[in-house]
Amino acid sequence: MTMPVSTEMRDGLREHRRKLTRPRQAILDIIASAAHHLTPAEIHKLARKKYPHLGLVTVYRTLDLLTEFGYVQRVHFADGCHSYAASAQEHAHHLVCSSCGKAQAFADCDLEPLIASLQRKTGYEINLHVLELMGKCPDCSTRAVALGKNGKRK
Amino acid sequence: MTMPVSTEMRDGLREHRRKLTRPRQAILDIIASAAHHLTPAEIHKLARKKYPHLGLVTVYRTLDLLTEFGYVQRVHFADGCHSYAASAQEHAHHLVCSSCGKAQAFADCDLEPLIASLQRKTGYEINLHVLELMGKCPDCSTRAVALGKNGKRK
DNA sequence: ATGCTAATCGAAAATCTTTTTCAATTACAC
DNA sequence: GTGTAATTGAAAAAGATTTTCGATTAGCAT
Ligand SMILES: [Mn+2]
Ligand SMILES: [Mn+2]
Ligand SMILES: [Zn+2]
Ligand SMILES: [Zn+2]
Repeated sequence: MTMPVSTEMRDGLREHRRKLTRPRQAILDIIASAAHHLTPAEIHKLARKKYPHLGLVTVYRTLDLLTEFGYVQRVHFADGCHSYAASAQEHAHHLVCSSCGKAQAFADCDLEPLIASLQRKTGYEINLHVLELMGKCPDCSTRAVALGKNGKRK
Repeated sequence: MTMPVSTEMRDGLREHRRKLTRPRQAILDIIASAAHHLTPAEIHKLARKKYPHLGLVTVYRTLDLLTEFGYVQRVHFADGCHSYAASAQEHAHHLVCSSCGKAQAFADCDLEPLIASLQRKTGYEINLHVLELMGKCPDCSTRAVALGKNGKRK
């Protein structure tokens, strides 16, 4: 009933008028058949077994493409980040403006029900969570309307 | 009523029997008085105004320390990550084992109430969120009990 | 005060990760 | 087949973070 993941990704490329090259096929196969989430370097290493000539640059480019189209997803770690803030309270999360970078902290994440339910279902002992929200702050929203723009930062 | 943030951090260092050096004071002052979250490089640049000799290495080391003690918090971005997984569904999050790295996806994050409430309170137009849970998977929990261990990966 | 010592520092080099450049190659629409 | 824009990989650049190691220093014990 369900279409193979790799087939879906291939069709996705075609739909977006992108070429289905041998390097990309090798990468697609690895991601589609992987049991775990993989880093670009890991994907490169594995995909090279099928297509030894494959460059790491192509892995990065293909991952960007697949992420953009939604066929691949980033998995975040607690320490895969690059910015720090003084903790006002014990526990806090942030709402970061995707346009100007301004952030606002909040503490009431209320994830306990979700966490309890997942612990029950999966048997994991959950002891940490990363929750960050992104969007346009009021200032940037206003400015965007005024300029008729909708650009992202960077 | 509330104690200044920098004082808290200083006391924290003392409590943990760490030295309160001039380089650390400079870093503490910057973080405590910052309105935004700052990258290590930004903190370095700013703190150098107070203590020009300051090395970037010390910034990294101090941030590790303060994070460990809970006086500083990481702020995550949507793209500050290094691992990818094929998306099974449109929307998904992950439960990652902090010991072996094994991950499990889930989709029912149910953040709408929180998001709606924050949009109302802050005026942000929230359009993206990062939610990842970390903990020990059943296998690793069992193994830990068997070995009487409690170590983290890496 | 003075000395002791473990903690800490910073420069430099080593490691990694990711991006940019650019000339050569290739998928694929016609 | 041919033409052309998309794609590729080597190499270099750019960035971020960690390791090394000899010099310095905070904080405690005389
Ligand atoms: Mn929370
Ligand atoms: Mn979600
Ligand atoms: Zn903004
Ligand atoms: Zn595990």
